Amino acid sequence: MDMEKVYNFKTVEGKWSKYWVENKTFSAKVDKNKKPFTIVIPPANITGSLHMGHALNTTLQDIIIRFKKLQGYNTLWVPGTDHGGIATQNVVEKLLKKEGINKYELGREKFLEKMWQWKNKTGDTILSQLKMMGCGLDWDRVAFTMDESRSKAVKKAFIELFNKGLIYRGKRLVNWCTRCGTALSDIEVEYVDEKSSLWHIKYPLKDSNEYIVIATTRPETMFGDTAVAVNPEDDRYKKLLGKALMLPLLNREIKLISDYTIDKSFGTGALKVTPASDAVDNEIAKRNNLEVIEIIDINGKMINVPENYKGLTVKEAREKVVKELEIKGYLIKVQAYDHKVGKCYRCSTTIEPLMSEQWFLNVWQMSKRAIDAVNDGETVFHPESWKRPYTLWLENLRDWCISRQLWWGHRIPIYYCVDEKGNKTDCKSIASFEAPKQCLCCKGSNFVQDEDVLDTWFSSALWPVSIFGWQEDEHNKELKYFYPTSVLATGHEIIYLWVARMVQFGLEFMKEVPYRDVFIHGIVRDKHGKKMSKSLGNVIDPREIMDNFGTDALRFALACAGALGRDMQISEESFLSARNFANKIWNASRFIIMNLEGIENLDVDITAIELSDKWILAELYEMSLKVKKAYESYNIDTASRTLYDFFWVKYCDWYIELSKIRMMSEDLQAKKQVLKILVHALKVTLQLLSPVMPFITSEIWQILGEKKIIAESKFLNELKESDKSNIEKMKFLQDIIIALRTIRSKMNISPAQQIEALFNVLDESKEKVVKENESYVKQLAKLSSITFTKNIVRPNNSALAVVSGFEIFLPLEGLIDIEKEKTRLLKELALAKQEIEKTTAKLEDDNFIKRAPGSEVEKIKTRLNEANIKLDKINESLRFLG
RNA sequence: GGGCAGUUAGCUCAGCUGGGAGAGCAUUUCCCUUACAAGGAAGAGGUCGCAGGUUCAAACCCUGCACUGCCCACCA
Repeated sequence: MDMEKVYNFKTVEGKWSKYWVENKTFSAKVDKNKKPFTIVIPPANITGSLHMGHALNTTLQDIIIRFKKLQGYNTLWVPGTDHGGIATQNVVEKLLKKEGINKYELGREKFLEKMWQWKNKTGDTILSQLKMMGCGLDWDRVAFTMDESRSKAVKKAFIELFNKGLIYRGKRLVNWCTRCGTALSDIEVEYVDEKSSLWHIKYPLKDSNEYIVIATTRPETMFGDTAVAVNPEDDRYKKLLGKALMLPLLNREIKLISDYTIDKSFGTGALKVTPASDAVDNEIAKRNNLEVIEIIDINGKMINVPENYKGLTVKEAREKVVKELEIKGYLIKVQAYDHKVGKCYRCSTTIEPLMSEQWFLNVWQMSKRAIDAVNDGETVFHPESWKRPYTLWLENLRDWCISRQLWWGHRIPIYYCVDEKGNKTDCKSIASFEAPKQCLCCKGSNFVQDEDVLDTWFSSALWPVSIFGWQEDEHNKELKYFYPTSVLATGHEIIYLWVARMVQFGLEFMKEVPYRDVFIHGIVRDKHGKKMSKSLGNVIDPREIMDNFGTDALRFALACAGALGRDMQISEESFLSARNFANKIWNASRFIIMNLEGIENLDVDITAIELSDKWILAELYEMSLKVKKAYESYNIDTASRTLYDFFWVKYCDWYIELSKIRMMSEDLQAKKQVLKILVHALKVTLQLLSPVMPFITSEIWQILGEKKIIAESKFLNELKESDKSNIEKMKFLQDIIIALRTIRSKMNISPAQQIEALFNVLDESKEKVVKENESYVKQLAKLSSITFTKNIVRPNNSALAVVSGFEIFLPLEGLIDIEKEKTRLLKELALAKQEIEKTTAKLEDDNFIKRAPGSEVEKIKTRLNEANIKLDKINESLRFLG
């Protein structure tokens, strides 16, 4: 099979992604003889197609899975998607709105039909994208957070928690999104800086001309005020405590109370207390037994207010109140003020704290256990720096509001007993998988199910257990074998929303953490450092990249992009160089495969004959150690970069070039020897690189396999250690070659032109290495001959290179530009002088001699020595040149 | 107000337990040398944010500061 000159990723990728799926390459079964290595995918929300963040996340997981598979683990990576509650419902609602359809007119049932249609479409898109990415997922295990089995898990968990008394219903102040029409948990609120005002308002004392001034950002909520609070230590107000104030506009009597949380220095030190519209106020109200007056309804409209305010939006009411207060002389001053305002994390609507009947989960005990698990090292964060934020968050966690007033989601499995007319009775509500047959209290048989659904993160939190059938059988084999999973890979934006909650639930239901490692990777940003988002229009679509540069290029670029846990900025250029790398791999392999033509077998052992062989084997060994270590510690970027450097620079630029000498020789045995090493190093590199670039490596591996002349290469641990000193020796030769090339380049000598060289030996110990490897120098520096001498007769019109142990002359009669050579030498001279100064200074420092390790001192001495020789030789040459 | 990251070449980023500043892209010169022009060779480009400290020796360790980003927080 002829290999194309340019790597054609399209045909190769299509072939392999199909092969892996059809061949069930990544299916896993319980196998007690093998160690499991398990990852559950963070299920993508079915809001649309996968973006660059998903591409990064899945690439990293796939790299880990494929690497562990190479190491012989029984690997399992479970795919799935998330129904994404509020987010997905919003997307579909918007879509329907475009068609002029309102969800309320449609009705719950019909609306859910639309949701499922959407789910089927986008769910498939996402899964097919994962397949295109080459992800080594077990496709027999695809799960969805709202499929039948996962629904059962949600019910089971809810019922258990309810029966333990951890889930309760209550009327509390919750974060309410008036647009989504639902309550949100505390972490689903994002705080955004907003320019606003601080209004200073007079609150008169009852039957007095005196007044207190309060400062507020929300004047419209004054209708719900039930007190004014001051700090008990505040001398300004001490004598007034307990007195009655008259609420402006309403003329309702409220008390002046004290509370320790009041900051004397803020505003006027007096806070209007609106228990139904502010979390702080609500706490104060609880402590002081204040009445709670609700003034804003779930649509964000004013209620329980004077007639002319009723039904106004919050914004309208604010303007009107301010105007009225001003007219009536209550407004003292308005101060420009910036503060943070809570916004819905899904639609950015301003959150209204409202009193509302909701379901809550008591998380106190679960949090404590989740903290302990991480402190005890049962679960380890990578990087470790995330441990603290995780712990702090759990320590201060309030009960989780788990009910949502949405339609798309897991309906809360609570049933209320109703009478014949359908009215709820006072009987106890029942948590149950199905509607109960009979009420335990009144023996009635009519029930209605709670209208609300659960927070989407409730089912996400169960993911690692629900995926292995905990809901069917808590002691099933799969759960026992695959749980706890090995690692969870995710971005840091969902540590609280998801990671912490999985740990809580895992410990609650399995008595064991859900994963051993948490690999927190960075977030993909655009080239200006902004988060990629549709609204900013700065998204790079992974599909476009795959189309233009190839999937391996996409994967490699992402793998290289950022050090562990750090955010990364991505631009098109990074994919370009990754594509070039793929092409380089392709062509290097092509070269080797071309040279295998006509060779029946490689019946030679991998024996390092020459220095270059010993060198590349030593480099290969060092590289494999480093790469392996990097993979294991989730330093995917280090692994990728190391492979890149080894392959491109060491393998291609040096070893392949050096191998050509033997490749072109008549000696078949020599050719076979070098080919064997070339193939061996290539195969090891391909193996190590295959987790990152599975397509191209599989393809080349297969082509090599078809040759049937090379036995399987050994992997990693079986690689033999090589003598590191060969790396030093090779470095020495490379320095000589580079020095000669530099001269050629400076003098503009055509590569076609062979020139001779005179090596004046200054240090006999170095002579042997060069003599033994003379052909390398000749080949790579394009020399026609090398003459070794000890008694130099300086040739006219020659260029000079001084390297460790040698003074090299290139006689360049007719080619040399004397002025250029002088300039070049002067520059070299300056460098040598600098080196002498630096090293001399060190060696003259007694402290350095006394305290630095001997090896270090020796190193400096050598450097000084060589710099001195260089200086002398350059000076001589300069004198000679005139 | 706390906490956590970051600040290294024009851009994007590496730099492990302190001992001669690196890569990719961009740029300059030369080369279509029979694996690869998506390539090869050579070069230019950095007071490693600032100021102190520890050390024989600091991009790296410590302290402070500045700037950027993120997270958390009941100053209305």
